[in-house]
Amino acid sequence: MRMTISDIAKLANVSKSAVSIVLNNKSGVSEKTRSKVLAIIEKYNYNPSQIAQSLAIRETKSIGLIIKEIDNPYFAKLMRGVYDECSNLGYSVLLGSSELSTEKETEIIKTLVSKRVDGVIISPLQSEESDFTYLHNLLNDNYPVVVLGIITNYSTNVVDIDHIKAAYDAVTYLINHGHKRIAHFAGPVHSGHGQRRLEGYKQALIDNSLQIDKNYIVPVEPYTPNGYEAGKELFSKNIELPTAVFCYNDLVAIGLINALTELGIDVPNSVSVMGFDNIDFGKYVKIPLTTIQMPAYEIGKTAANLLIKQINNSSSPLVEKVILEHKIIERNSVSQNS
Amino acid sequence: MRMTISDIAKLANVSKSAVSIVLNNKSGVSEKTRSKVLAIIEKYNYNPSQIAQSLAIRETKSIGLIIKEIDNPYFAKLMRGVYDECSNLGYSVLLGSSELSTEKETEIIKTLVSKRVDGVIISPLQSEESDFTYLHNLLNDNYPVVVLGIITNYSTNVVDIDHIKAAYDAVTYLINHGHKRIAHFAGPVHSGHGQRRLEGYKQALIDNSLQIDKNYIVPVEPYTPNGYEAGKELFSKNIELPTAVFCYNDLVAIGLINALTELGIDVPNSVSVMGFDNIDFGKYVKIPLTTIQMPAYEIGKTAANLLIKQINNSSSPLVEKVILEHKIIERNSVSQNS
DNA sequence: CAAAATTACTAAACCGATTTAGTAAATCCA
DNA sequence: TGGATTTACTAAATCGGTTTAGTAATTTTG
Repeated sequence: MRMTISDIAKLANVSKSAVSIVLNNKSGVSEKTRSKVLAIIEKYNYNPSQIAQSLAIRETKSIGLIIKEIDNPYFAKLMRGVYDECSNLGYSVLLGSSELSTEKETEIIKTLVSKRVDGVIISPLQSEESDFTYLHNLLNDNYPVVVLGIITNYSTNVVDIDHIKAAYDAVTYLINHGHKRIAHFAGPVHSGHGQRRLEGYKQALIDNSLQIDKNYIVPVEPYTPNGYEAGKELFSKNIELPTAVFCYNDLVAIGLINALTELGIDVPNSVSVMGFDNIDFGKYVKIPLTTIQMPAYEIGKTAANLLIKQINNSSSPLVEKVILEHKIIERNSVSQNS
Repeated sequence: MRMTISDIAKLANVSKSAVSIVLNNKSGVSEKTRSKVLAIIEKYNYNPSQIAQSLAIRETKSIGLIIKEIDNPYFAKLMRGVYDECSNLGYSVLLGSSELSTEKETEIIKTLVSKRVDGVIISPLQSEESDFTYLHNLLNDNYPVVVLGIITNYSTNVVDIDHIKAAYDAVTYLINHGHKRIAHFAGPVHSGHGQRRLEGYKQALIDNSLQIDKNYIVPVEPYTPNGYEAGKELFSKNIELPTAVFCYNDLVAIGLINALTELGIDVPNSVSVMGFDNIDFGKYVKIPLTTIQMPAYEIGKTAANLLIKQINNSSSPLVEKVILEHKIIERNSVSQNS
């Protein structure tokens, strides 16, 4: 069986307390005993149980990360950000993926809490079913949480960009390129980001005295095939067609471009397409994407940093809201409208 | 403070044992007490500590997953496979990313073991520095492990494809398309997969009586920019140029295609390019990629399933090697050579 | 040099669960 | 009816660490 602290203590002819002291590099033993114990530890390759430790010190040095989808370039980057930061600061990350199910989301949190993670970072679902009871409970328990998005009525730590402003900027960019009929392939209902981006889209139109046309707002699941389908459908309609489309994300934009190309519609000269996220692949796609950069890696990194700061500072539970900068990445999918 | 089993016991006027029995749905208490206890648990939203549980039952219901890079479409898919399966079977996953550093790899394993995961899935680095001591130790401790690749001299569970055969098939496919001068943008040294694919490449040439030309074998880090650089360099050389390139992975292939396009070389008509992995994006790229499909999701899923099977069956530590099928995905980056 | 302070060490309690062994009461059965 | 089982329950030990309180020995200090 695996070595325990008692085994080591016996072998070194000291008490468990002494071994614990050298393990934690505290003072209270002579150099002589310290090295004696260290030698035994080395010799038997003793690796203390973090489980037992955690039970005693009530800390697991693990955090929970709940995203919506693991294989999604945006979340992958974000994950890497939190992983890197956690790694640097000595924390492990327990992975959770809600896969757009509110029940799963709640269940994951329950599991993470039962595993006593020291805190959680969550990219929350925000549909009608979301009652955020779990958040309420976490906050009630004074649990360190950072939310990757804004949930109205809850005072939590936040790391995000200003989606409204970002969408506003994207649409303004299109308007500045002479576009007047601008459609929006909007995010799904369960997405808080989607709602905010839609808001920014509308505001930009209003501020430029452009009509908001319901036909031009089409909600789309945030994947390439859905962008493709929606593109095929919209651009086959017998209505006055848009000259530009602002997409919920790059994945959708790529699907849309594919659809347009198949329909023989030139991108960007007949229709301009704007994405969102700036995933790595946007560069390499048929028509390199003009898009808004979401600093996914930084969001992850910042969130982890903030969370761990809160963990180590649980006395002062002040709430921080970090809004990171977005920017427009100009490539080839948008052109001047004549 | 958070409720403990003792608190619940006191509140329900029973012993801790009784509470434990109802928590674990065992027999030994009357229906009356069971529902009494259940009511208290419900009322106080009691969530038992898996940490304490784990210490007692010596099981954490967590596994460790060690990959090389989190944001890498191949690993992201794979991760999702292991996550899904673990989720279904009631296990959590602790994430580890070695980022191509042997030291990090070893350190991660140490952390995972100290957290007492029930088993680990690893996509191992295989450079000269790798001495696999950690693997040796894990195996010695009779620790359930599944390796995503083949490490010679170690008898471990394996889930992988036959890389030699896959590369052989890819190159044969190029040969069948009339290509005789076929280059290989080979994987990095730290990659076992890379070594095997190179082997398959060579074998295919040999079996078809084609020369192996050292100039045609260029080792490349497995990212798009590296494929691009290597492409620029090779195709600017004053040598007899290849008519086809078999790339270590899709990322490299995409970079290469970009380089070729920039050099004014037509893909696939002047130079054919073959990738490896079949990442989702291969479809949407300028020249849709012809490639070999790595069943990343299935590899992950299978690995998790196998690992958990071994965990629950630790008595019979028989070793399983699962080799999954690959296949050629034909798109537009390869054409007949005239 | 004696009292005070420090150092080196340990026994025992504790963290929050499970499990074993044991007891009293209820039920079975012949 | 009365001994054997079964049922319902609990006290105490245990998992593998940390921490507190205490003791004996050594060092400091005025």
